[in-house]
Amino acid sequence: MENRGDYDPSSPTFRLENSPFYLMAHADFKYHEDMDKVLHKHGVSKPIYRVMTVLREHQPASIGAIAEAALTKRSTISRIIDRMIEQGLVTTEPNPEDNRITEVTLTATGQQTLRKLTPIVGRQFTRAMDGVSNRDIAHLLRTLQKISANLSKLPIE
Amino acid sequence: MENRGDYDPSSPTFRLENSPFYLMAHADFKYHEDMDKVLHKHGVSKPIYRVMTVLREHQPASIGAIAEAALTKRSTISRIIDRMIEQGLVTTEPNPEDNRITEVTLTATGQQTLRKLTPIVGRQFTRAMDGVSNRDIAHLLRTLQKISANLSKLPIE
DNA sequence: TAAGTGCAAATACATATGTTTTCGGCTAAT
DNA sequence: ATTAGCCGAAAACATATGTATTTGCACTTA
Repeated sequence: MENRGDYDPSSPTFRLENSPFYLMAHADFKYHEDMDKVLHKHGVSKPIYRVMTVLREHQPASIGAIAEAALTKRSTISRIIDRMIEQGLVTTEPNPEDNRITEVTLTATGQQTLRKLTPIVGRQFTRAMDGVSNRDIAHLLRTLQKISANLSKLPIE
Repeated sequence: MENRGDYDPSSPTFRLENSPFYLMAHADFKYHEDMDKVLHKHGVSKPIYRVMTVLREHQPASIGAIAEAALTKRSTISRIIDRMIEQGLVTTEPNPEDNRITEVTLTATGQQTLRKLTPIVGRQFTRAMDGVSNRDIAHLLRTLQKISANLSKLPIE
């Protein structure tokens, strides 16, 4: 196997600044840090926005499916959906084929809110990627997808 | 400015699977998901481990400095340090130059625990990077650092 | 040197998340 | 048909994080 040098956290010369996972957390943190402030002005929290982006892609979706896509526990999503119902962003109805399943759908208001937020998020993305070429982004995606795939296999011990 | 195509979250053809930030969150989530389970067997939670890695690099460190490096609020770090003191992982003492500042240092036990955990984390890293070349990792680091730097400039609105 | 200002940390308070348990509905085996 | 077991969601419970406030110290400056 290849020697990982300074990248490996078990290397004696390891530094956080050279750690891919630390940098991912850092970039993600900064990305959301000031975006959250803006979203809050529109009454939307980070987890609510996440749920909305998941729903934009696949609708309706069950609580469990949303939880998985949003990297969050079911109980948490269940409560977030409650708040979203109160805000009129989504509606729920039992799946006709299986009454245990709760299907969630964006309302017209929800879709409108999402459309309003989209350009804001777009600007943040543009800002983040300043000076990063599309080739670099494509490369980044491939690497991240590879890492995710690796980590979806059997765990360590 | 360059057209970002599907990468931009404001693009109509945007998909979460092609979103750098979603993939970062996903990779980070998976990376910590099963590692946390292992760490817990050694009585170490994710935030505690994070603090330890920060301290390994720069010791002693103030509460505020740790909070910043660990991407967490001061109050949270303050309480995490309390728990770490109870577990005998760190000690604290006021900074002799400025009594307001609390300096945190790893104890022998803390360093020993860290040494015990290091190979475990190393295996997880190796597992994550399977099939990813050192050149790819270097490229990943550069891109992530660039993104972080961009996001550290003035915010959106 | 005394008062005001600002900062670091800790505390009290509110909120959010995760873990466990409960409830109801589906499915398959007898 | 009945029952045992499984699964999704929600509720109860415990824990952790963030926000706002307080406390104590240090620096400034009048």
